[in-house]
Amino acid sequence: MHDIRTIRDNPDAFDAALRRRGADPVSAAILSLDETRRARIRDAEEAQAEQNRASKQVGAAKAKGDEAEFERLRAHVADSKAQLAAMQAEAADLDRQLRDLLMTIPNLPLAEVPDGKDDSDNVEIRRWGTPREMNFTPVEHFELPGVQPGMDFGTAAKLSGARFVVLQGAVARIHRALAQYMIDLHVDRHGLTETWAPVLVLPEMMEGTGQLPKFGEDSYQTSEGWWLIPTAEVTLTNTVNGEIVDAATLPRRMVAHSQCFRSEAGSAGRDTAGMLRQHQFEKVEMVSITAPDEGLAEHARMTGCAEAVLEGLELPFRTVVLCTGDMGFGARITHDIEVWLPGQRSYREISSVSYCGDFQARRMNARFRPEGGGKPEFLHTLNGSGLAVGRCLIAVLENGQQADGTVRLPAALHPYLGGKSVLGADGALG
RNA sequence: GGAGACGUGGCCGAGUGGUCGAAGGCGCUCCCCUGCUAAGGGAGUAUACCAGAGAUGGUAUCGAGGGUUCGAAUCCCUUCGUCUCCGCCA
Repeated sequence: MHDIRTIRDNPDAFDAALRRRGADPVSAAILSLDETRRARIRDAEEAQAEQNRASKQVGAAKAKGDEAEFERLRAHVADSKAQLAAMQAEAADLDRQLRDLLMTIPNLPLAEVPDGKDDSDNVEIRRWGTPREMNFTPVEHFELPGVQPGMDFGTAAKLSGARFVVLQGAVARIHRALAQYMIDLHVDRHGLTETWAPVLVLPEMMEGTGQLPKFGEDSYQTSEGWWLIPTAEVTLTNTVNGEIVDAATLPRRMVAHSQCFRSEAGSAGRDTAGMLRQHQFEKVEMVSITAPDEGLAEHARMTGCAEAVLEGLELPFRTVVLCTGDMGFGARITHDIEVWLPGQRSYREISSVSYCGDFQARRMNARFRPEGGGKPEFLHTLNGSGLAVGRCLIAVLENGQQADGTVRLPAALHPYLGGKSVLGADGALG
């Protein structure tokens, strides 16, 4: 959410920044609403102040035992009650309207974010590793002979419908090993705090990180009102919701391995084969809560943490800066990491690392007390996948495939696989 | 799920209808005193919004929401959370 004051101070710059994202200008509507809102608040508060003064006089008369005066004043104040209530209701309604409007406006891109319309305008900033030469035609993960026994879309469809998968045997174990490897890497080498949190959250938490109110159709809500998190960003970031944290505890770096749930509304027909795009998947998610001046450096660090996962797994990748038109709602700048998928002969997104500035913190009312006291300030928040586990499984399987149908597994995973290093064509680890 | 108790400022803890944003203590900040890492004295110490250049003033907030009342931290209702006992359970 944006600070109404920055919009007041420089509405043109605000609209110009929105235009870069392809969004319509809104400052005129906001300022007009803000103006009437403030006028009505002023009216209501003045009326309330008058009412409070009058009430004290009533109390004073009562204390003096002047019953006639007491009764006269009491009746007088009682008369103006309804009018006061109406003024207050109007002010509250305008206040709510402004907040509702502000809650639907996306974050503004940083100056260094490239302008663009869609993912074709993203800018590559780094490339690591070289796709392996294969003297055969690589296949997609679900076509591998060793994978087919352990990746069962038919049974999943029976259980749950389309876009689900059942994993069994070696494939299930590799999937689990990947998550373990990632968590250990982030905890032991990167110093993040391992965290386990609910996957069901209250609607306010989804508002805090920006999934609501605009993108409710992308997630699932239970009949009891809870939302299923589309990413652990929601829970990790909202740990500071409503808090004033001690500056000495910053930066707070967290990592969680969680189930994620996405309705994939609007993705009909996209990536329907294999387990690239599922309604339920696992992700290892990183979140950092920082002071304002640490945010950008933390963004670089977090991107490095995500890249380290792929380097450790010997998977070629490239890192891009998303252009203004491809960025998510809450981001000021986003790095996407795309892993090489030989079966698709293309780089596909496996991580997205975003710096949100104080955008989410304002929605959450999450602040910190500066060192040495002073007024609380809004925190800055960052989130990044580290990484999407299912997609990483795909990448490991496709990049390790060999002519005989077996899959060589990266050394980093061996300790998590009982020392085994190959997925055989028969679906067994060897 | 049933019964009961409780929810006050950074913390502890008073306060059961009026001048209470809220005693007192602790903690913290500043000043004074003090020749030694102590003690003492004084002042200050919530958040948001509105108005104002500022000083400052106004409004709201005693888990949350609603109600009664001229007036509520104090009364009523609802709700959330915590604790205790019982039941159930991965």
